[in-house]
Amino acid sequence: MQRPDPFNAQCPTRQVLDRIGDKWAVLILIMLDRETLRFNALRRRIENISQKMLSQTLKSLERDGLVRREVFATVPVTVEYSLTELGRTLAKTVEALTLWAESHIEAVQEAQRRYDRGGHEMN
Amino acid sequence: MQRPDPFNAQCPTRQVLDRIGDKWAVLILIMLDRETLRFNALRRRIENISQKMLSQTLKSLERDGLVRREVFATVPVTVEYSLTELGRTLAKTVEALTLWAESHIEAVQEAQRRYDRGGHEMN
DNA sequence: CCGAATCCTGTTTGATACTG
DNA sequence: CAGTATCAAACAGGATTCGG
Repeated sequence: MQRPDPFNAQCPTRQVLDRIGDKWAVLILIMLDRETLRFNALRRRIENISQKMLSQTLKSLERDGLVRREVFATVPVTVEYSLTELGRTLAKTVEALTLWAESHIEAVQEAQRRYDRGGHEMN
Repeated sequence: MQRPDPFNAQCPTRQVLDRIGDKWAVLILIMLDRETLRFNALRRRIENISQKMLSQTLKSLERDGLVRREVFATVPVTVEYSLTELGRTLAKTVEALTLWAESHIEAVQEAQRRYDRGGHEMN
C-alpha cells in the first residue's frame, strides 16, 4: 500500500471523498452531466433542495473546478451552470456508484428486512 | 432516461447514495476490504473516529448486508468484522472513486487556489 | 431571475462514564 | 475487549427576508 492513505485526516484524498459524501453535490453533478441548467431550472429538478443549499453547493463545486458558472447580461440576468471537463470525469465515476445502487438495492433491502426480523444470518 | 430517478426522494437509489455519502461508512468499507478486523483494531486504523460512531456505523453497515459481524466466545469476547460478498462489490466500486481522487486531487487544488485568488477562469 | 444575509431548529457528533 | 448511555456542543439545513 504505497498510495496516499485516506484514513489520515490530512490526506487530500479525504477532501475528495468528503465532496462526494455531500448528498446535494452528487445530485447536482449527475444533473449537470445530463444538461446545462440555470439556477431555478436546477432547483426545480432537484426536489426538496433549498435555494440556500443549492447556491452553497454550486459555489463549492465551482471552487473545486467541477462546475462552470456563466453569467449572461440579459435582463433579468441569466446564469448557466454546466460541468467542466474535470467535473465530467467525476460524474462518470459517480455514475458507476448509481449503477451499483440500482443493481443491488434489492439485496440491501432484503438484508435490512432480515436484520430487522432479528435474524442476522448473512453471506 | 427510463431508470429510477435518484432525484426523487422516494427512490431507493437515494438510500444507497446516502450510505456512500457517509464518511465513516466509506472508510470502514475500504478498511475491511483490505482485511478482517476486530473492533478496536478498526478503531485504531481510522484515527479520530469515536467508538460511538464506529459502533453505530458498523451496525448500519451490518443491517445493509455489507458487513458481517462474528462473535467468538473467548474471554474476553472477540468480535471480528469483515465484508460480505455484497460489501466487496461495493468496496470495488468505491475504490474507483478513490482512484479518481488520487489522480485529480491536484487539479482540484489548483482550481481552488485560482478561485480563492479571485479569478474564476475555468475550462 | 439569481442569489446573499439572517435567524432559528433538529440532527449529528464528540466526551465522558459505565456495563457484560 | 466490545460495546451502551447520557449530555452538551457543533453543525447542517430550512424559512424568511432583502438586494442586484
